[in-house]
Amino acid sequence: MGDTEDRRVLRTKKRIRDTFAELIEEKGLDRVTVKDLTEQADINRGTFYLHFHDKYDLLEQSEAEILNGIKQIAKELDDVDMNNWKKENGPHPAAEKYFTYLKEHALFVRAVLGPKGDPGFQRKMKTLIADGIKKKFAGKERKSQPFPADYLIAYLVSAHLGVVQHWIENGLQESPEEMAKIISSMNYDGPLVASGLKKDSS
Amino acid sequence: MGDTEDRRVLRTKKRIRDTFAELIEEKGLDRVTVKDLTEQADINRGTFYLHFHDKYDLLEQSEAEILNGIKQIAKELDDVDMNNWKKENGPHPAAEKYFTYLKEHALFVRAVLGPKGDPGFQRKMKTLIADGIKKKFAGKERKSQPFPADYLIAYLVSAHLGVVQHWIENGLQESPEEMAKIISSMNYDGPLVASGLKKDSS
DNA sequence: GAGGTAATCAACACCGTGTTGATTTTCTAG
DNA sequence: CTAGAAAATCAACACGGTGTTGATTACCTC
Repeated sequence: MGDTEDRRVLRTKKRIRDTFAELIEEKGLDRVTVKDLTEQADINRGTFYLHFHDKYDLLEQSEAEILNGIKQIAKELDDVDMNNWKKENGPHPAAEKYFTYLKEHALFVRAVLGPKGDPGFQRKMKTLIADGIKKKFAGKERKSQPFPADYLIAYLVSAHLGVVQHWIENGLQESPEEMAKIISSMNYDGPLVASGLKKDSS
Repeated sequence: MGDTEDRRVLRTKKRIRDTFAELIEEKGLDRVTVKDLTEQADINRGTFYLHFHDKYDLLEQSEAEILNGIKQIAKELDDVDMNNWKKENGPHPAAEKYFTYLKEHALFVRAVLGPKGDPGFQRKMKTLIADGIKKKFAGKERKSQPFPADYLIAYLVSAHLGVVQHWIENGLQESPEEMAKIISSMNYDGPLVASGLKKDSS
């Protein structure tokens, strides 16, 4: 009596989603047709419409699944952060989990985050990342305000996502822990210092 | 004897391009049809095909025009940089010109850089920005190498583009000079210090 | 004002879409 | 293992956007 327990729908949905990611990377999201998709997946075209209203419905559902996964991890991170974690122990508590999750879903993430993907997904990811960053800064005060706070957020969020994109597009070298360190060090010390290009506060 | 001197083609091409930007923002790039476009622009559909092969051809041409404009400015920047400019005079030599140029073409740039735009254009912009940054770092040596240099580039480039996106999407408050200062200070001192959230090297 | 070229208009075959009804295959529950 | 249910297949449909064509009209350059 589970939501979708039938093996058949599980199989076909998975086939559709996997093929979808492949095709997005191959010919670009907007050049992917339902006909393409179902032929490649070796599925009757009518079957597609049994599960999705159209291509964009499929996209939405696939994206939502990933984003919910990330939200879940972010929630765990919050809980741990507030209680028993006080900086400079390891790199981050659930941050490693976050990168591991991305790694697991690299096929789809890579496709929609790539140059032929969906810019709307980038936007959604940024919103998620921004939420996390804002929580970190909640309470902290700015000594001086040379520019609107939005720009700090935009800067950090974009930099974060850009580094993740680079990581995914280059075959996921670097372990999840390394990734967490790379990003947080650049954020904290500044990119030039963290990368060894500039001495600390020169 | 100029390339396309006829007023008629200039007018129609402009109409097409302007309407294109509007429609991208309104319904998203991939939901824009040639039929939509020509109806909205009050142009015969056949006329469209007199100038462009298809929607993607129009997109390519429009993007290339913008990118070439930026390349032009980047070239000027190089020339000035190498000769009579030695840091901490003003914010940047041709940087202001760069932001002014973006402002002039804000309609199209905003559309293709937005959540319903073309992720391929983002990629192209990043490549351009990366070139500029790499030139700045040419010759400089890294004291330590905690991670591959690609990540520094990815970080800076993405942060840069993200801030530009935020600027454009929020109605171009902040003058071009301010923008140049905001970005370079975050890059140089690190985002936290530059925004007043962290003391210099604490 | 004459010649040339761009824009319009109507019509065309083509292809992907989304939906339908009938049929076959496959799974789950008992 | 079987019976009933549900999913997948298949064929067919009208619809809408595509890209192209040939003929006609409007407009610009020289």
